[in-house]
Amino acid sequence: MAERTRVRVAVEARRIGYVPNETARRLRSGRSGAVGVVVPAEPGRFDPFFLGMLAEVGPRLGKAGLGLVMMSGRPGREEMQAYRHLVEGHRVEGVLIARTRVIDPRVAYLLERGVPFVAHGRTETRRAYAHLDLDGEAAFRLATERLIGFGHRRIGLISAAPGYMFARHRAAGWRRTLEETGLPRGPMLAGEPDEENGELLMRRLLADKAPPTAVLCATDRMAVGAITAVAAAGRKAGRDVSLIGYDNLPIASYTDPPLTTIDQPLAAMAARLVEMLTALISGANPAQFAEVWAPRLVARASDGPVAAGGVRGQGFAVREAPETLGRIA
Amino acid sequence: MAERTRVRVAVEARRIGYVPNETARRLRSGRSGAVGVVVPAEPGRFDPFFLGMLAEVGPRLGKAGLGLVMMSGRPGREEMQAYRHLVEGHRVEGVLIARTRVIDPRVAYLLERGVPFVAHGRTETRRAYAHLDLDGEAAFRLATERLIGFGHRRIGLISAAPGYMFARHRAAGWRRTLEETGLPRGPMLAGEPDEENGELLMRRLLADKAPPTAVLCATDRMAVGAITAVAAAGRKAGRDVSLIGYDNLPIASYTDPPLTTIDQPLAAMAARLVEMLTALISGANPAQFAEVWAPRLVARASDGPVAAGGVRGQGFAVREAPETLGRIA
DNA sequence: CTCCCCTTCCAAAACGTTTCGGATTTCGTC
DNA sequence: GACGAAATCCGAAACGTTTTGGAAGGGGAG
Repeated sequence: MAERTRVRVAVEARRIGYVPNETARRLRSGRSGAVGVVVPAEPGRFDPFFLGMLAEVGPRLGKAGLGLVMMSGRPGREEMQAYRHLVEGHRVEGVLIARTRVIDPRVAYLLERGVPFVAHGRTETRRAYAHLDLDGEAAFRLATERLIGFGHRRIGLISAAPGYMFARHRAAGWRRTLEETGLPRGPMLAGEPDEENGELLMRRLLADKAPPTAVLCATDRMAVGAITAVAAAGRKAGRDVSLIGYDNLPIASYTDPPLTTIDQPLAAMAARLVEMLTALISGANPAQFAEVWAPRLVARASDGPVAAGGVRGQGFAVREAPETLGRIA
Repeated sequence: MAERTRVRVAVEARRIGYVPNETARRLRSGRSGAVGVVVPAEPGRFDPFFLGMLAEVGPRLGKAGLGLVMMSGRPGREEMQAYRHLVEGHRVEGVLIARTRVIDPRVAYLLERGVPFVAHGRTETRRAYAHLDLDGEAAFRLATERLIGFGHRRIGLISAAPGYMFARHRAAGWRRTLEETGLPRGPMLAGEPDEENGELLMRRLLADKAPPTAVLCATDRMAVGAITAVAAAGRKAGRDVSLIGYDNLPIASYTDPPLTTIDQPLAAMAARLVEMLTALISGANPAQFAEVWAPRLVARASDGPVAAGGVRGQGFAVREAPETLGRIA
């Protein structure tokens, strides 16, 4: 087109205040200009990690000219309905999923429909799917090694529900490091990853005859609850019991003591997820996007050397939780 | 239409897997089927309260058949551009705003364009606009009276930036209650409402020759920081210094000590905001939606009677912060 | 049996873009 | 000055709904 005409049109457009109608251009071009996400919970029970991710992803999508359509639904039928609503109604061009599960029906569905999607976290499937994850196993290896280095010999785990892939990876890091070091596997309990369960499960671990001197928590939220439980028992986290979390939520700097944890570089991950998703929407092959990032441990004050007069070197019975562990391992 | 035909069509539609194209129906009906929100911050600096609100609102909009388009932009030019993008591109049928400011250009703009919108929080304008707010003044009256009842006579305030309407209301509740009780106005400092500033400002209050025995914090995030500052000073919140927050974030139950705070009934507020917004989109008059809800104080353990051997009854100089106070009052 | 009214159904227009093909203009060359 | 090719422009079709007006069909009353 001639530059002169282009300018002439642009000027006139601006004069009469013309703004293209997004809906019409979407109809014609066949693109909805939006990306969907289904929050896997009913309203009220929201997860700060998930939300933080959304808060990072949303604006970045905006810059790429894509909206973010948010729905919610409890895992299961409700959740799948939401996805069907989004993709079969052509409401979205791509989908973002997080908190992946070992067997994830969302991945199966999206793969089958051929919808571009990107997962934060991994899942078990033979087919290629775009994903980005922090290496949870390496992370909890790091954490376990650190605790062993502090002299801990009885290291427990507060894990998330075993259906979550992240719970499995993190538990594996803990378990394998103990095995390879020849240390007995400490006690392990699991539950939905929130503060309440963190407190509850820590309470149960502390009630044991020979409680662990250190405990890994699958998420910072659980660690926050665990700190509360330790305080309620009249002890002090970091001094009497070592605690390490995972996520590095903003709150982790403000617990008492500040929480040693695994950093999730939310901003960088969100940026990369958006990059992947836009590429997929433009037709890229999902198989080329499979990233597992190396973890970084943020040392604060919730862990440290075994307390003097502690259980170091003393014999003790290992408390197992085989019913849960079986499903995880 | 004949029932028989209706069924026949429905059956065939289902057989061939027909799903209406949302975009086409939007073009024809002239409605975008979405509501917009602009997060007033760059990515990375997100506010758990704002996000919690979004998490509650999003799914509820979904149930009303409306999507939620999220953008971001720092308050000022960037933010206004985002709003213009949303409304002038017909991307949204309504807008949600939160964290209202005393003079709020968003309200002015939306009012002028005649876009349906609902505000969480109030602002200063002559024109009617739909809003829903918790009564921050009443809330901090409640909190201040409670502290006075505990015997505190020197009550400080850690406030948010005075441009925020909520900061103004909360400060007014504190100030007026003290005035009406005949107590001197305690020290006050203000900053962006996050943990970091809570800690910083509390540190400054504690460094005073005669520090306050109780401090109101404009938000729970600030209170979390304040608790940390108190602990860092070798004292204990609830025993040596009383602290009260505002928001009742999930974390408030898990601080040490658990935080006494003002509850924001997020779920109920979100539900009502969505009701209002859908009504406005259907043509309702904004003037009829002006709600200020009565606050509820949640008593936990971060406040209590003045410590024995404390400052009760002793004379002291009042530490003012007139440069900030002036702008708030 | 015919006429009329009411129900039911169908076809066409419209929403505001993008895309595509043909028409027109421009320019260079002979 | 005329021709051809290329550049530029313009008009029409299409995206998949909703809406609307009129056609077709059915039933009741005269």
